[in-house]
Amino acid sequence: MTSDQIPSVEGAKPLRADARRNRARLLEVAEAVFAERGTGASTEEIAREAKVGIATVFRHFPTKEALLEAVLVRRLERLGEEGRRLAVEAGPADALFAFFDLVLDQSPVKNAFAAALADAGVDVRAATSEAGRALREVLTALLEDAQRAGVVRPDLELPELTAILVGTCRMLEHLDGHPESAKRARAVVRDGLKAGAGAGVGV
Amino acid sequence: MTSDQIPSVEGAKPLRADARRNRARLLEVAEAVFAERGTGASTEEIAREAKVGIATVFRHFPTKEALLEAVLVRRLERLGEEGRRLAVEAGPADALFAFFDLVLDQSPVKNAFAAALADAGVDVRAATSEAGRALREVLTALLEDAQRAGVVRPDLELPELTAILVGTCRMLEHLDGHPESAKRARAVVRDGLKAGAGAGVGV
DNA sequence: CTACAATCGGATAGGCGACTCCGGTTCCGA
DNA sequence: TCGGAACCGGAGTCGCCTATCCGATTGTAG
Repeated sequence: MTSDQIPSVEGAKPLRADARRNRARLLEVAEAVFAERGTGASTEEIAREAKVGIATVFRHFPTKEALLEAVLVRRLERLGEEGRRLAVEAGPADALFAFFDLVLDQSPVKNAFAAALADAGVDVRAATSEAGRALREVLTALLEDAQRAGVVRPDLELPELTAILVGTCRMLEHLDGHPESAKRARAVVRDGLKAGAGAGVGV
Repeated sequence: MTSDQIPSVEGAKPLRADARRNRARLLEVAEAVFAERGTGASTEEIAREAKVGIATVFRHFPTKEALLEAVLVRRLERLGEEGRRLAVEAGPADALFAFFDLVLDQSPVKNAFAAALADAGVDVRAATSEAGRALREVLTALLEDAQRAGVVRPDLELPELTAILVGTCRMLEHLDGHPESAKRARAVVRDGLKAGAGAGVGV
């Protein structure tokens, strides 16, 4: 009552050294475990894999849902960074497709997170608004560049682009172990993105 | 004993009238509930909705997994029938796309079943082999007809076709409530299926 | 109609996973 | 070095869900 010095604005936590290390490792391990065993993996499994007690997990993340959320946000943030990097390194005509390939390569996983959160009743868009907004901005920039370069159908907008990304992830998940089929499936999507409804085809 | 006209080859069950009705209603209700609440819906929920005791559910389907399987098989069977019908009614050049639209329209649901079964460790291909084989045959026929008609890229094969179907379901799930975006997403996939890698574009 | 037998359905076990309690340990300031 | 406080960890609790048992009910044959 007397001393209520709670610096809990949101980031002001002078977390102790070991606590900080454990938190980092938890995120790391959770990402790996969720990727391998699926999002249904138990909290105990993660704790064991991270070599901490189960209480430590719940101390850092009050619910399992919060842990999933944190992992997802981290992944989205990293994707945003990679997207910005690609926007500079690759040309406007290639950056979008390069980003697409990048996402498809490293995330048969991210998909499952979004699905699990949605099942849990979480509004994914709200939960990941910070990282999500940044990622959306990057995607919008990549899309507009590609459209100006004339390599993507001009009527395409952001919502369907993200949906196509997610859906294509699922496609490739389904084709795990069939690389030739996966290659052709990617080609289908890529060509669909290129071919305009009546617009000229780039290739 | 006199009239033992059992039509079933392997499941010789002269099921009683009420039992048969309950079984049918259970399948019906289970399909609806799984569609609405997701495949995580509890067995009790289904029993209540179907107005039967929980024991009745487990009497007809020894595990929850078996129930999911039965519902999925039913759906696949119906899809197979519709596919055969379309193959006759629509021309070879349109049947595949018509079937695609049909599946996409009525199954933001089927997807979840397959995912749930996969999570449960069930080999979906084995579990649904009967209905699955029939459906695969239909799809193959539709695909070959369309390729002969020259409206689908000739390098496309069955595995990626099914994967594209599943992935596109997911896309549209993600675009629920955005009909314009959904329309464009469908157009992207359709154009991708048409445009060959170097082959002439139909439209 | 009567009796038999199969089915029904609520109550009940058994297990699994998310989430807290309390003693022991580790970090940080004086 | 030493004291205190924050953190750690495993045992334990609670609730949910799948799956089973037995009395009540209902369909079917003669």
